[in-house]
Amino acid sequence: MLDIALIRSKPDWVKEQIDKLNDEGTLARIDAIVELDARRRETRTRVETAQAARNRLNRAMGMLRGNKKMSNDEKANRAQLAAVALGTGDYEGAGRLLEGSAAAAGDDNSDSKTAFDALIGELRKMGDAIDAGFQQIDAIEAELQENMLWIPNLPHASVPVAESEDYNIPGQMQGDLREFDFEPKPHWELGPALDIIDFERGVKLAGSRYFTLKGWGARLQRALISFFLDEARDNGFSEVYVPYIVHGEMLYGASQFPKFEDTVYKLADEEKYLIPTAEVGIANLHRDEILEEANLPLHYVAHSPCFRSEKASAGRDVRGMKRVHQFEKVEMFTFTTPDTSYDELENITEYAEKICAKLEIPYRRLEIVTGDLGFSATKKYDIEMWAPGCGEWLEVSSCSNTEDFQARRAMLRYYPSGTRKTRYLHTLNGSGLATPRVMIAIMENYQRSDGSIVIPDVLRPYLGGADIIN
RNA sequence: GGAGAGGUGGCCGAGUGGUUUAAGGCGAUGGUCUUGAAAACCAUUGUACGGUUCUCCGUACCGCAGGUUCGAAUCCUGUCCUCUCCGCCA
Repeated sequence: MLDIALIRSKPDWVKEQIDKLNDEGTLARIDAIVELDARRRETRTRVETAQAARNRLNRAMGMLRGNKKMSNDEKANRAQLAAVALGTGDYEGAGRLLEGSAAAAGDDNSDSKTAFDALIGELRKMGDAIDAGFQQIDAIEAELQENMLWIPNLPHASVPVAESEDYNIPGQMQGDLREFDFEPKPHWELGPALDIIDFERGVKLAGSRYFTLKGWGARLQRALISFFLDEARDNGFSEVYVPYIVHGEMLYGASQFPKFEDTVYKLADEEKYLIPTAEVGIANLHRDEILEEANLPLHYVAHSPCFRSEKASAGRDVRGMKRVHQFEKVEMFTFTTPDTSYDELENITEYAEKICAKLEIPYRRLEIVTGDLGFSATKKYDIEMWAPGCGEWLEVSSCSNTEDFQARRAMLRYYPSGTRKTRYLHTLNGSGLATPRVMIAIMENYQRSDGSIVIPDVLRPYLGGADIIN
């Protein structure tokens, strides 16, 4: 979520930034937000002032009733006069009468019950108006919040401005392309031939875009997960294990909701959801907490299955296991201070690249342009591996700085050293890495003419020393 | 799943519908004292939003959401969570 104060003070500048994102439809929300924000503050000031008067009068009436030093006649007289004052809108005068700081002139000998009934009647009228005011505020704030939740994060000044993913800027390829003396095959041929991927039985169990792994295929995936976690740990990330089913609020916190609500699987009997990434769990670990700057940054890593309905990608990448409903991923996540978050983005991206290098698969870094930034990132790099079988670059990692965008939603804060004034954290996430596409890249890069696959050196310790799958 | 008990500040823990503007304690921070430390004593002590603009003022928050009332931490309803016992289970 953006800072409402930023929108309030520089609405036109915010619109210019959003315009770079090629995100149609949200510009109009900025005008709505500015208007709602003004109305909200005006209404809140008015209603809260009335509420302050009401609180004072209620308290004063209670104290008057319980005052043992005052005669019943004087109490009744004061209540009666206060009721009259309230009828004319004189809260201050009524307050002083009830608190005893104003003399109760005259003595009309009112009956005690009648006097207090009149006073209570006036207070009730006041209360009704205030309740209506608070309802108005609730309605305005709900509408404001709804609009705010749909506004994407703004791009960092260093992000190249371009309208779509077609203009993302690829970096230099790292590593060497394999030279094949045969036509390299795609993984959807290699896998079934070696009987390590079984697409048909995945479909039988759960439908299209599901797959099963068998034998060395299943072991290879498990080896990758362990390798990724160990690498992250060596880079200073602490491993956590998070629930795969979470409350809806967590998805708002990680900024999946409301925009991507239909990409997430919901449980039938509960208001809970299957996570689309471990990021959801980690991002909310410190929800509603206030951390100390001395303990920052915090680096976490978690492995989890990821569940994605892929409704928006119908018809794309249907072949093989490049785009599936369930896959395994290791996710790195960093909580840090605003002044270090861009350094941390470079770090997390370099860690992801280091893993690619260790697997000895050609890869490159893609600098993401404004039109492809997505909803929550201010700056993003993708890491792609080359897959010679299907002849394309596969995104195996995506590393983003969201600055305080998630932090505002999930209330992730810290006390800067030496102060007690809270500030929002900056959060970063990066895959490290996602298994199906890495498996594709391994199979297609390490294949041999006889259809067997060489196991990358770094994975052999995780596979009992085996060096080949055949 | 069944029965019972309970959710109050960073922690513990009081709290008969109205001087509760949440007691008291612990912890933390600052100060006094001390060669230094401890002890003792004094002071301060949450979050969000709004107003003000460097200092205060106001509103809300006692798990969450409703309700009753002039007024709710306190009464009522629902709900979530925790604990104990039983059942089931890896």
